[in-house]
Amino acid sequence: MKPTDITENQQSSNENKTEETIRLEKLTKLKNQTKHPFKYTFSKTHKTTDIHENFNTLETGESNETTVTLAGRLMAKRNHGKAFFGNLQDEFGIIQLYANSNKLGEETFNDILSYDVGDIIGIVGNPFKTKRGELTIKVTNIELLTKSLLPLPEKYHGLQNIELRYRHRYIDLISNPHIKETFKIRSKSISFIRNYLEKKEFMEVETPVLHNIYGGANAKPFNTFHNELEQNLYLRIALELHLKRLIVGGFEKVFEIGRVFRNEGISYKHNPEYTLLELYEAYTDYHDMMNLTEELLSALVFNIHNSYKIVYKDTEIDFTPPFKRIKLVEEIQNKCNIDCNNINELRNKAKELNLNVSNEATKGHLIMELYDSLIEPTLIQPTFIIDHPWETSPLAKKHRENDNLVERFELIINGMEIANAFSELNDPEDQFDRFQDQLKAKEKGMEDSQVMDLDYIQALKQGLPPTGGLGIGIDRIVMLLTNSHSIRDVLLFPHMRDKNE
RNA sequence: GAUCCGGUAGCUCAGCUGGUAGAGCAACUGCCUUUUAAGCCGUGGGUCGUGGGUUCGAGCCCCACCCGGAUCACCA
Repeated sequence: MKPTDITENQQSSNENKTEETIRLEKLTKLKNQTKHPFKYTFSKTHKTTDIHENFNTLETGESNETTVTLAGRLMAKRNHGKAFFGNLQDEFGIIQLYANSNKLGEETFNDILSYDVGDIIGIVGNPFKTKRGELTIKVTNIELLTKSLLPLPEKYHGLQNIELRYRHRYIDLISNPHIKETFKIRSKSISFIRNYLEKKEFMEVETPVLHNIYGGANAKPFNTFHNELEQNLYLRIALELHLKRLIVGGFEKVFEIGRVFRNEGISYKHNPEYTLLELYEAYTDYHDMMNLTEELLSALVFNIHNSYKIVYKDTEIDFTPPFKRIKLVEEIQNKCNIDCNNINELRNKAKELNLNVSNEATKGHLIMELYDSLIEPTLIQPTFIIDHPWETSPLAKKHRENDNLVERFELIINGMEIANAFSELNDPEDQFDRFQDQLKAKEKGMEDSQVMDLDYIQALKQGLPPTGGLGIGIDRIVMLLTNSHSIRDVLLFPHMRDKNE
């Protein structure tokens, strides 16, 4: 479209003109005046926060002669005839701007008046404090860096509509700058974890996202297809099996922080794609993993909050190590007063609680059902729940003292599973049998059962040293650290159902 | 998947027992040289989520559907 097309109807009337149309007309005018409305660079000397830090000591009415340049988004305009006040927002904060016609000259002053809330501008000026004591930049020069064509949400309430906040996160970030804090904490947490593990000589690796065979967890995968190879592929549901292949290969400490994809329900704690930390360390077992988890998470919490205690939903959660450790089966026995070796007692208890259990459910499945409904939701403070039934843990090694159990733990906080770890099963024959059991379960309709991975079996035959493995849900940890009550609040772009607009 | 709540101007929200669709902010005219949710005068702006139905008449009542939220279920 030629710019003139837009200006043709330019009249003083605003009938039926949307705000976008009005701004487009301004844009065209600028282009016609060869005032380029989309600049290439701007060099700034200060952030808004620098101004507050460096010049806050000014007396009311006092000026400082230092010339400063800043850039950001114009968030509010207050015109007073020949004077102008505005708010400039950058990534870090807000600073007030002041300009007057005398000092700036009429042309530049009129330029300022023509700017819209939302425009990106660069300014030159010097700091002073107004009569009312607000630190402000007296503008000596100003230029438009990017014209914004769409209005922003209401200045006082910001964008409140949850759906719009998720669908248009960029508006949310502009309009509700405090939510940036959540994502800064997320970034800082991941960075902390990475540094922490590197200090312990873990090596960060990257393994494939596209899998021929999905594995490492009980979950439904997303399917995709490689056109050239004419091959069905899956998006990974876990990092596990490839990382353990690397331990076979001789790396002794590896980790990956990666996105995994699970084709399942969405809830306040489930998003179809989420970020998982998995690490594996040769010559260790799940006890070592428990110590590592405790140490890592408490250090992380302390790093972010300068305390081991955080508040989540009005409840104080205390990450001071050591965390509580509870044996899963013992806990069920105590709580239900039943014999966990007796499948009938388990089944009756499950029925009594109206849990829908299939006829194929084993003792292990029943125990886990009871655990999920009776125990997990009650664990608010960080708690290791340990030694799971073997049937529901096909990649974990049998417990050294009890054949019915595996050496596994989950870390539960606020009723959410945060971490999952085990002494990795490294007996290829046992692993093969477990995969067979999974296949049988799948045939019986347990959709999420794992599939046979013969290459992984081959890797185990080559020899996997005794290894401890750990997975931590990054999103859920960030939920706790930021007091976010939905996983969508810690994802910049949470998955939303398609909406025809 | 079930139940409940919500979807009205760009944004935040009112809208009673069914009777011509409202406010604030934002926008547009004008005034205003230290305001700050600036102020004052005036103006424009609506497919009331979508589609049916009931009714003389529907934002409001009924049905179906779409999107979101909460709770529950699912996620062995």
